[in-house]
Amino acid sequence: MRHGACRSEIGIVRTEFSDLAAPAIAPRRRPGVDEQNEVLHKLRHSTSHVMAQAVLERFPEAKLAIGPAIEDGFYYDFDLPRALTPEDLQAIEGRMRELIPQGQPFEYREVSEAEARSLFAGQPYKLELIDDIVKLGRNEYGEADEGPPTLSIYRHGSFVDLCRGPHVSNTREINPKAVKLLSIAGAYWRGKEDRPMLQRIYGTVFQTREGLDAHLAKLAEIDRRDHRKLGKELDLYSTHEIGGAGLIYWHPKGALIRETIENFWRQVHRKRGYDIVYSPHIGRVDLWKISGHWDFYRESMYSPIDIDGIQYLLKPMNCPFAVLMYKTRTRSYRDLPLRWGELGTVYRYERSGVLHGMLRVRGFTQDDAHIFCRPDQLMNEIVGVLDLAFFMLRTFGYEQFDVELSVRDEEHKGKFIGEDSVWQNAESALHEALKLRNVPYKVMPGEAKFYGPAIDIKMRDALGRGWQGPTIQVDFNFPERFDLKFVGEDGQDRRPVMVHRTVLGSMERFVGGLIEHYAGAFPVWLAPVQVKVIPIADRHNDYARQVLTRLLEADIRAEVDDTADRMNAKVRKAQMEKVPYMLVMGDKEVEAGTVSVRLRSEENLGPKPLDEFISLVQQAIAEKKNP
RNA sequence: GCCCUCGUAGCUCAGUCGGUAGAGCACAUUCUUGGUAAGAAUGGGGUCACCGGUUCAAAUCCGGUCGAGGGCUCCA
Repeated sequence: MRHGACRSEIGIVRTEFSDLAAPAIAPRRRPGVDEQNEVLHKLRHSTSHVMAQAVLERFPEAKLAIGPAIEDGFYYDFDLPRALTPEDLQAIEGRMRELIPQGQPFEYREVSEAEARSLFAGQPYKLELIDDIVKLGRNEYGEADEGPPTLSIYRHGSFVDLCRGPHVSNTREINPKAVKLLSIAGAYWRGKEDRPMLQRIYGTVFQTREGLDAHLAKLAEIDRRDHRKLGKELDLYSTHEIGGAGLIYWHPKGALIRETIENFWRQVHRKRGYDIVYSPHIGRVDLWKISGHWDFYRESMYSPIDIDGIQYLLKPMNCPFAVLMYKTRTRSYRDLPLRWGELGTVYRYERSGVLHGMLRVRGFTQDDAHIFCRPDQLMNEIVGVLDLAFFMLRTFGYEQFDVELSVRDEEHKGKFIGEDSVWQNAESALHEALKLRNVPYKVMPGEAKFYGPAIDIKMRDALGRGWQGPTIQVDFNFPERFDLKFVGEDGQDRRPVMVHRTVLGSMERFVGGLIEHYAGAFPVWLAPVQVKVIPIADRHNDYARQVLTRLLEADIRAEVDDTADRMNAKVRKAQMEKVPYMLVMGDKEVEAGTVSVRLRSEENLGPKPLDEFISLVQQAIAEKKNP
């Protein structure tokens, strides 16, 4: 008999326990798994058991940890005598295809603690889980469960696992052709760094081969859109070993995209009552001591720089500088709100293993802003930021959002700074703002920052993936620490409220996300090269340059390809550069004074007068649309 | 930071059993002046990431460092 333990379903007590009646329990880090599709969830969970069975056959001494279904698949964690190889993965997958048709029924049974301990005597991780279930009445997430603890096992064939289920009734319900093991990865036992490092096998299964193929096609599409790959191919950015990890070099074309975004950002902010400021990149350590970063954020900050015996820190955040500017004069209630936007470049220490292209870096430019306002203005300010945020994101083609409101936890008030009344005011301001704009949102109790409640917006990209977007944080801490004041109507000093917010997040992460969202085919207004002018033969080069001049005069970003390549090759190159418009010109066009328009979509619009083409492009730019 | 994998020409990659390197693309030159996704020939280009070790001999084996990738943990 072989033993294992699976993660998500262990020993949870329900009175009438059966697979069908079993409540849907989503693993914490990947929510929404089985809410929509319990069938797939059961299938995946069951397949993870079959995988564990195959692993145990290959490594009888394996220690099993947990093996839940997750979004898009499943995994199982093992403690093995040696590192797994891709060959192991193949062999395990092959063995699974043999085990599945054996038609082994899944059998559920509740067991006593003593029986559980003897069944899993050689399985330390399992025993630890039993301990927690029995002694603490907690599941594997450390969450308390209702009712008396119950231990349950699932058996199929030679494999027994400590498990709450649910499972399919028989392995035959799994389609062996729709099973695929995907990758091997390291994972800490229970996700804790001080616990042993286990080997995790990720896999997936669908009801049909077609379902699996569609999923694999999506994975290939994700790969195709990878911003690191496209960033190199499109010559947008680079990183350099000799330059240091996690630092982005923006090449001319990437810089042009960024510049376009930043110009748009400034324009939008000014229209909405923001002023734009700049602040230094370093500041004395004393500043960071007052702000609290020295105590609470030190692990993300770089070592001090000594200047004439005084210690300075590279800034990980822009906010203390905004505060200093606020304090340069006495502020009246009439001056508020002050909205100060800043494209501020910050540097944060990130552990080497988490760095990832443009998405996770050590130096980045936030599209930051700090709003200083009266408590009674807070709601309006939040509404203003929400409107701004959604307007910006929709402009960049994001249409779907998930909004979270992080508030204080009533039971742990001690963790949060500030008066009850101030918190209540702030939290209700955020609720009201979201309601006023009919934004659906999820309340996250206890997830507030220690200095105030926050709204986080995630946007979904073209592939439905979620990206961290705008964040709006109310702050009572800074005004306190820096003793910020404004003079009220009655002449008394009052405490302003501060709002920290970003809309795009950081230029690095946002552009990295945009590359993947658009698969490198940027809408015309963002495309680094908007028009490629393609003369067919050398004798058309002069005409091509005349056309180029006209385009440049019309503020259109254009290039002439006057290389010795054939026209076909020039078209191909422009296609691969994902240039929205190609203008092909030969004898006919020179004669007629026209340009032949080919779109990136491969649509051929045929010859057009140049003026007509220019207004076409200008319109596409103005509307921020694709051709 | 931790586990696993990887680092060969500007890019994408071959390189068997240890015997001091190859292709395609790109680039340069020449020929070709071609109507909507690759015209042809010739040529230049590598301290095989870096440091050290084993060996008569290291791209290849071993150790370390740096960097990258898949994860864990953490975040804009």
